Amino acid sequence: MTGKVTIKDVAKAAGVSEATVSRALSHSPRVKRDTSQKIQNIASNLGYHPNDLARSIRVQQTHTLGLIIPDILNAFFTHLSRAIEDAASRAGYDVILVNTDENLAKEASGLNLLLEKQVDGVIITSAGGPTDYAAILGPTPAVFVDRMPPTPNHAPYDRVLVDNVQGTRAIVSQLIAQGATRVGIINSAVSFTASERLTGYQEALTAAGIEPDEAIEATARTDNSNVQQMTRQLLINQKCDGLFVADNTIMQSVLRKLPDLDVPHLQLGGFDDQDWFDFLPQPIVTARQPIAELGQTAIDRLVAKIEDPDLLPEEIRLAATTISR
Amino acid sequence: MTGKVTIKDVAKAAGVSEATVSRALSHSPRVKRDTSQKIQNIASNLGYHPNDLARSIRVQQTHTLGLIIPDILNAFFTHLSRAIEDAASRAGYDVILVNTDENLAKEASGLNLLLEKQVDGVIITSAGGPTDYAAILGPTPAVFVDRMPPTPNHAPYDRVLVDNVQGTRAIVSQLIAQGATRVGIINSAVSFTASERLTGYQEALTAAGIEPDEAIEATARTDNSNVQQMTRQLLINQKCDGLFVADNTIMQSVLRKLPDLDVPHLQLGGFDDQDWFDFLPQPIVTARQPIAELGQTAIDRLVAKIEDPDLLPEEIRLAATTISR
DNA sequence: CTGAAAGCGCTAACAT
DNA sequence: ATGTTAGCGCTTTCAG
Repeated sequence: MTGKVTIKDVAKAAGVSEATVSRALSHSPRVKRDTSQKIQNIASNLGYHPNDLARSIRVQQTHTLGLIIPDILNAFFTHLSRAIEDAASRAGYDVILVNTDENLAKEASGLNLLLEKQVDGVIITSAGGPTDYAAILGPTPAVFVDRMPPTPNHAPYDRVLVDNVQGTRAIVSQLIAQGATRVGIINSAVSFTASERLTGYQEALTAAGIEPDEAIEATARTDNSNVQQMTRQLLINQKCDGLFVADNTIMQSVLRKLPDLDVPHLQLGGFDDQDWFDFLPQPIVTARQPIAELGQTAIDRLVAKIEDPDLLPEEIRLAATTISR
Repeated sequence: MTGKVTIKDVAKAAGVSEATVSRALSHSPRVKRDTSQKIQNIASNLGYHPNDLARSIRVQQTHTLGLIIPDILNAFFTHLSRAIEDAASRAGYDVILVNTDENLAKEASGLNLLLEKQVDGVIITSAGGPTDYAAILGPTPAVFVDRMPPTPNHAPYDRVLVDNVQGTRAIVSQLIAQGATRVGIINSAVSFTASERLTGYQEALTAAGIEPDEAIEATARTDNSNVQQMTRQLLINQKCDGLFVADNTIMQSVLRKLPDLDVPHLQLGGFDDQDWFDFLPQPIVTARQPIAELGQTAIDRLVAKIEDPDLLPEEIRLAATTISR
């Protein structure tokens, strides 16, 4: 913050008042064309950059949004962030990103950071804890994307979510159609995601006349440290010939374990798609999430809410697409 | 920016002056313990969030850094961003990220955006154009990471770079050691990267007593739209039995083409490593970049420069590690 | 068409 | 230990 040259310097150099400089720089029609032109030049020559902080504090708007995600290194969130930034940019907003690593304390402190930076609104991928968002956020608009906290904490906010039940049901049904008779699941540590995807999984089994079996319903730790062992447990000990994996980070651990296991006829499926799945030697069925729409919709809702605080919250579900390889 | 409750509200509610509230909230020892305690409580109950904009404008420091990268979707930059954010966070700085898509205009406007937000310093992955950074940046400290613009534009700034020549030389030498006799290259569209990696490539050939051949030196377009065709050109028409690929985005296109080409004995190598290369059916030799160190070093230098503007710029080279699979 | 002056929320002298 | 005051850089009435 050493951008020494201020509007005052420009005003002095141009022999006009600060007010006129401000008007000229915002292309107000209320200033003569030559004056305006002259001021633009001088400002440019002086290397003047308007101080957006001062401006924001004056107009009570930052045109900046906050985005809270677990981890930009998770490919799903990499894409989601980019989609959100692009959509925000189109709407005239910048975005500040915070990684929480699924850590509730980091999520809360990240939220506070964003509020202190006076963001006009926040997009949250909730870590799913008991956080009282309304208490922290106060009047700041927010929308939950991809996940939401348990009732009643999400009630006042828009939610833009994927249809996890439908997506999972489609994949598991496909695995069964391809011949799997005993399909295990390695579920997510994230409770919202886990419960919806478990429902979809069980629905698919039931629809196929298969009784769900708790012995083959496993849950990954947040750091996935138990996934490889679970993979062995399900595929070898429990003799599953099909496996549904709840997200791409878990999938990566599973793929790492598979070569040790000698299960050439495994029917493998999972939520989240990745480009490089194209290069895998084994077939795989995935649910591709509508990431661009997720981002665009979240921004649309948030901007609408910023412009009209009385807008009533909605829950929007977008469908995932099944991809077979 | 609707965080209505200000320091004035807290002061009023607590029956003290704004100054006292300010002191209490910054844990100044110059305020009585009970008063301080009381103020903290009231502030918390009121849902008060200090306005960081007002604070920054007053103290002339934002504790925020800008980061300019081509594209967060490129896995190398995903990791670099996270490394930089983590290092910045440890040093007490937030970071605002801007994607340029290798577009010079976006880079310039992104820089201006960051300067208007009064960042204390900037980390830049240069698109490599003729941008006059000194003219835009003024007195704001900056460091170039991963790439730098041509002389003399980079001179006043620190540069934290990978040793591209060494890294490339090591890979190409390894391909030759593994039996390749005619190694082609598909180079990057980024001129800085391209010229250094070409040098390393040619050095490895020469060291092995092989004459470089321009007919097998190709360059990808920024969007990689010509890579698949070049892959065929080099591997089929030019009968290369080895191929060096300058970055991970190009590699992805090459991998997509390989199955069409029936070249089972190809010796394949490339810059940038990816976790999922573990799952590829064919062997591959890569240079793993020291991303965490790159980020940490860049932050260290930038923070040092912020604290001491007179610090002389340095160019730092970090070695890449060769990984054979 | 332009200027003077007030004030956004905060901190840092300078009082007391 | 606390209060008063000025001012960071900007926009925006209100005057002229």
